[in-house]
Amino acid sequence: MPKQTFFNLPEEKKQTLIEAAKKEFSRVSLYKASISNIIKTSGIPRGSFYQYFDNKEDVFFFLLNEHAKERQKKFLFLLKETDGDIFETVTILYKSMLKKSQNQENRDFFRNAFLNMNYKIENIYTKELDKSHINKQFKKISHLINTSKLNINNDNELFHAIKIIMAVTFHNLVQSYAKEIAYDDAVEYFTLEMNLLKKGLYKHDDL
Amino acid sequence: MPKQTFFNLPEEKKQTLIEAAKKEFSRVSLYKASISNIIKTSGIPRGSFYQYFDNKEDVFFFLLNEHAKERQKKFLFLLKETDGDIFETVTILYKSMLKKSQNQENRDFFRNAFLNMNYKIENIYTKELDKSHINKQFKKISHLINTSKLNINNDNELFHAIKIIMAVTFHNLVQSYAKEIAYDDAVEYFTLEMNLLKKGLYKHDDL
DNA sequence: TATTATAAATGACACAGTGTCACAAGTCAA
DNA sequence: TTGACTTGTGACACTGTGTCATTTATAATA
Repeated sequence: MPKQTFFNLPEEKKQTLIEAAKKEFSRVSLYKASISNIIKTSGIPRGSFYQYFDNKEDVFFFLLNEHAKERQKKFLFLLKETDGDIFETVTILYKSMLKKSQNQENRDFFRNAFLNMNYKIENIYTKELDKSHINKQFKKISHLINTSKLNINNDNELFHAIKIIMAVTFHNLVQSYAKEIAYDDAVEYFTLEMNLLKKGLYKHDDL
Repeated sequence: MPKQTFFNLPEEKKQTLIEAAKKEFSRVSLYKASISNIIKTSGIPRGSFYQYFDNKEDVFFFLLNEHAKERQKKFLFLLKETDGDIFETVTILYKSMLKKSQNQENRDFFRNAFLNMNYKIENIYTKELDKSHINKQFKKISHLINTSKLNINNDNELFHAIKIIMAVTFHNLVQSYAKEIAYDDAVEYFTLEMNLLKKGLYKHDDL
């Protein structure tokens, strides 16, 4: 978190700093972003920067958190709005996020935020399912899959089903590393989620 | 990719370098890892390092790719082994990944690899669903959700259902940023996947 | 208003790490 | 043995970080 001194700053100076930081994080990933650039474009002395923030992560996650807070508020609002329809809520949020990125700077900012490690690693683990590699690799996998048990009508659905399964698997893996979850618990959660995927989240008379 | 000179190296020297790199990337994330440390522990001169690799990312992704290749091979093998049962395949893989991390260095390596940006960002967007915050926030959300349409038996299942939906949403978001997918396409894919989630991936007479 | 205490601003500096380059050392074919 | 090519090496210039002693501003108090 930024220090109190930052929040005490006159609005204008605060805004200048935020703008400069946004610009830098839109230019490159957190990884490559430099404080030197931020203070150069904002014209704020080095020492002052450290009066306000611990380091560049501090600024970055401050900016990101602002977005997250907004989103969270919207999430709760939409849940009420849609009578608790989580699928509709998530869909609206997803679209609004995509819309927001029609603005180039927003787009670059989120892109850099998401892509860093995230994309690179995920890509290595799932690149076989990547649309742009749809070629032999996906076919290699999809031909091996026994679809007789699956509630799937065509190759396209199969493709997305695999994407879902991989996404949930990956997500569980990350969580287990992140939170030092015990092996047995991790397996239990994972199994439960796979079963939910199998049976579906909607009651069948509602489809 | 490492340069040819690296692959030409005598096995022993190559191994020394790999070990030193693994050690460094297990100690800290890619972000904080330093080439200086790698060359210090491996006793290889700075200039030589740059004869073999472009930079630290080059070493890191080389190591990570080795794991990914292995996993990919196992994936295909297991698909055959289980008569194309993707759920069983993924479950076995997931467990083997967890098992592998019982070794401390592996654990630290993957942990650092996964957690960097990935966890931090994902955590911001999903922290309301985080077990450790299961408190008011999750309750706030889950009480808002209309479960009458959902094929869900208790709060625990609801929790995991939400986790799944968020994971798939997040995954789509990342992909859309990563691959510059057109808005309409992104929405189409997303909708398809949400529908798959609703109806379930298994035929119902098979449950 | 003068005095003093407290908070904020500033930029020079020490330090750590990166990537390059000129030169040294090896290898190997003719 | 020579020459052509490949690989090894570490000093060096450069970029960026975080700190700290000092200056400046602010505000409370006598």
